[in-house]
Amino acid sequence: MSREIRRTMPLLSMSIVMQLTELSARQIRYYEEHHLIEPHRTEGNRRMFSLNDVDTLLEVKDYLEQGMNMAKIKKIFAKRKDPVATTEEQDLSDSELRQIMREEMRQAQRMQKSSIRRGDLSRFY
Amino acid sequence: MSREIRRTMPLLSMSIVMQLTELSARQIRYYEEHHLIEPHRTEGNRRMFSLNDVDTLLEVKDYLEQGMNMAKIKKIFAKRKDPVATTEEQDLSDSELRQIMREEMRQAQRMQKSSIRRGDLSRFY
DNA sequence: GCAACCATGTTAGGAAACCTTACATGGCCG
DNA sequence: CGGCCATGTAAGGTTTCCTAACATGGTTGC
Repeated sequence: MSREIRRTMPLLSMSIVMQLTELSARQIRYYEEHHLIEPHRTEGNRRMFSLNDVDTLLEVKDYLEQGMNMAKIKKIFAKRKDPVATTEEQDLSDSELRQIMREEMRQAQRMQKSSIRRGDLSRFY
Repeated sequence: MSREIRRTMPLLSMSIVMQLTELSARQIRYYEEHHLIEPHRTEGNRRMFSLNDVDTLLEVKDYLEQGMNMAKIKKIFAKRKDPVATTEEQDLSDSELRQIMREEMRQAQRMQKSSIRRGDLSRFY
């Protein structure tokens, strides 16, 4: 039991995640459809997100803003999960890999400053 | 901007707080009525709680389980907020103060282990 | 240049979660 | 015993979220 709230705990409702990520509900559901996140469900079938889900969504948002498409983003996550098992279709080109590494550097930099995207939280105080 | 989610950020819905604290909605609203917490409201008038609110609720729950009544609990919080400004009615007896100090020791002990009450979170994994 | 697809917007209809208000109730204390 | 305190419960209404379906602007491939 860690001192902080577990990052995998499904605590957050749709509306809060929309605010935290500045994504639309449509976008969030679409990314779920593509299995980039898999939020829990309440008994009444409502999505409940964890802090990890929020992180993932912010990362997806970044990749898309950089011009990647869903297929590529999926490959990235697949590769991260299991760097060895690569089928031909899953494989990434050299330039793709370079792009990903560049993005992961930025991601890491961001994580040093905050678990949530910089500058986006003033509306909560 | 701290590394962790701000403890004052209103992130949590009623149902989640009910699970985290094992209090009923009625109880939570009653404690709010007595100004022990003051959750934010969405545009649609729904309560949104912070992690601090959850901590406070757990503390209130403890005090009540120890047999204190709301009046005494209110005094405790008032005193903590401003230890100097005490009117006669606000004042606490010696035995009350001893009871509070005992409870605050327990509280501190608990905080060392977890920000949420020990043993209550297995249902989230 | 057009067809097709991708990511997202929008709308509709329904269900779940939450709101306030009001009344009920069991336990405790003077 | 009477009354109050903390909580339960019910009713009726509103907000938030759900899925499903169709619409659309921007790219991409031919």
